[in-house]
Amino acid sequence: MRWSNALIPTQKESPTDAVAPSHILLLRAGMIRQLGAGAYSYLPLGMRVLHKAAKIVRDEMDAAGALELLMPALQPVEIWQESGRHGHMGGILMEFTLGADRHVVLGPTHEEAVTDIVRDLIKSYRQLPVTLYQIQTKFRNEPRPRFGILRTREFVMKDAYSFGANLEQLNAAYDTMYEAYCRIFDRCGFPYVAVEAESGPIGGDSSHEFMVPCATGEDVVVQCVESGYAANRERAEIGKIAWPAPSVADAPPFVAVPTPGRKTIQEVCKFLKTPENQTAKLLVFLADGQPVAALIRGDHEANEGKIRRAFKATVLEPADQAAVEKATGAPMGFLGPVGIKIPMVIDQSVAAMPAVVVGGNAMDVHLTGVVPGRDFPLDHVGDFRNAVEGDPCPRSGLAMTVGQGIEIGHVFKLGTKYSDAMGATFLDDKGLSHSLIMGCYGIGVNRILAAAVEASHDENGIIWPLNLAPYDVIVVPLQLQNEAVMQLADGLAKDFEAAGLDVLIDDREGRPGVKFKDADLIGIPLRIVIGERGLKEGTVEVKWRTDSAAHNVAAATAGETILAEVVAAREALATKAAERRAARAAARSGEQ
RNA sequence: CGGGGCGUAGCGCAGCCUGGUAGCGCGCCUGCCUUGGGAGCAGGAGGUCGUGGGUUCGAAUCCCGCCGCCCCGACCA
Repeated sequence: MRWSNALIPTQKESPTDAVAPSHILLLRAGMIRQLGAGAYSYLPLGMRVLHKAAKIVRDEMDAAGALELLMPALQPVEIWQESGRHGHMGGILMEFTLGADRHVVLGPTHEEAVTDIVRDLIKSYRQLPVTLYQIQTKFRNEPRPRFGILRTREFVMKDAYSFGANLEQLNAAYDTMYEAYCRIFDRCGFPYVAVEAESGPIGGDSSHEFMVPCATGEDVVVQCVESGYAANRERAEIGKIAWPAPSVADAPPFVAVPTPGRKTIQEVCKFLKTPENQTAKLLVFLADGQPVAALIRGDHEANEGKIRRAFKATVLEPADQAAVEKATGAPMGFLGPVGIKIPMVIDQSVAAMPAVVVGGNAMDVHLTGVVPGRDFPLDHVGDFRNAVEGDPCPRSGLAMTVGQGIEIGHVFKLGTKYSDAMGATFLDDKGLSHSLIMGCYGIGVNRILAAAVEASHDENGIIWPLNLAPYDVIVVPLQLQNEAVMQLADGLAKDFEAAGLDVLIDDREGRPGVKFKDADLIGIPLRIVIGERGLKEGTVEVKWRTDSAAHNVAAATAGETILAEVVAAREALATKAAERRAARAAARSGEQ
């Protein structure tokens, strides 16, 4: 491809709107263009990357035995009513009416559509297990699209759905998809980590998210380097924190102090000149409608999932002011554990404090010097908060780290939620009817682009991984009017293309600096510069985007020399991927 | 949905306070010149100043409404 025909509108300056590195660089490199909030066009260069990402995904899905199909984005609302999800999608469902009364939705995901197919077409255990997948555009009315293509209202997703006759088949499909995801992200060259995520109805380790660590990521990942434990903060467990028996003997009794108008932890701490980690907050929730409380250290965040499970509730929601006062008799902002009547769980970090500042359960009063175990009972102590940096790992007990990440994939054991709701059943070998057991597996294909740029760029631009780059090599002739230069450039380009490489020739008029800057910006892995100066010495210049310096090779044999370098680079990638596969296999057999 | 910010040429911005011919840089077109890290000179094209109303002899500028976009937060089956 010649640059002069390629529509690559690079820009020197970035729009002020863009904040995230991936957003800035994809715009500046002429790969994407915004049409509206959360709606982006993929320009030819960006489209090539999207295709490469999709091809890797498709290759590995096919290799894993999944069958590709294509389902419509436009769906009748009835299947959503049937599954029970209509009205429970938190406003992300895009719905409208066609004509007078045909009510339709744009699919945010396809459990309903695929279950509708399978309930009619799969009736026998002989047809199982089966995994179906598609690469297709999803629509979600995100309340706040952001960071360029990282979170959009319309995006390309690979979604796969497995159907099995029993748990063994589900687990096998899950493991197969998990391994396929690892291979996909290895091929993308990502420094990803698979983390435990909020689990579904089956429990256990039935859900994993694949994260690429980066500061722009919207998810928080908790990890232990020693044990390999990694989890989404929503899910991450915290190891045991010991708490001593209360030293009733030498501790003075607690004191009620006036704290007029100080409701938040920050206000109280500032007023009493107390650090936040010496206070505790009592949070009141409705667990399936019943008021319950959780006592969390002032500087910590409650984890609603952990609290919900502690009360064995299906739904846990924060109580509003009226419900709080009705349940505790105390005003919001001055709640505390002393004398509280409703069921209460206590985070282990609070139990471990010798004395604590808490609300006084009366207007404008807080209590100081409250001793856990003496002034309120430590009956239900446990792990009820989000992990923070340095918390002990649940496996090794060593300090864990906390970092941000971009979620690029998610594997999930669904069970029979949709097959039950929509009547997707099969007959077993005894003629008995059962619900199909499902799993679902998603990859955000455009997020692969965003994650790649976030994880791999420098001050000059994008550094595409070899397998995602829109072109493998850019050939840069410096003097267009010099025949020897142009002949060599065209000849090399032909050689590379014949060897199966994607080649871009920068045939634009203009000074070398412009071409070098653009080549760096759009992030092509390999740059070949052909100029009069080098030709005099009989050399052309080779520079890898990942290297800081260029090197010269003999012009006469440049084609084969450079192709050998490409082959070596690809082999190095493949070797690395193979090592990772072997490490995973070893870890799996170690577990058994 | 709450808080904050911004809408003037493809991109980055000035002009607005104090109303009076719409400007600068980049990019684009023509020519000259230059050619190993975003050169230089000359000439040119391109804007209903987000939108609707109001005030005024006159509105990019002042007032009111609406729309759009970005950031923080809430939300994220």
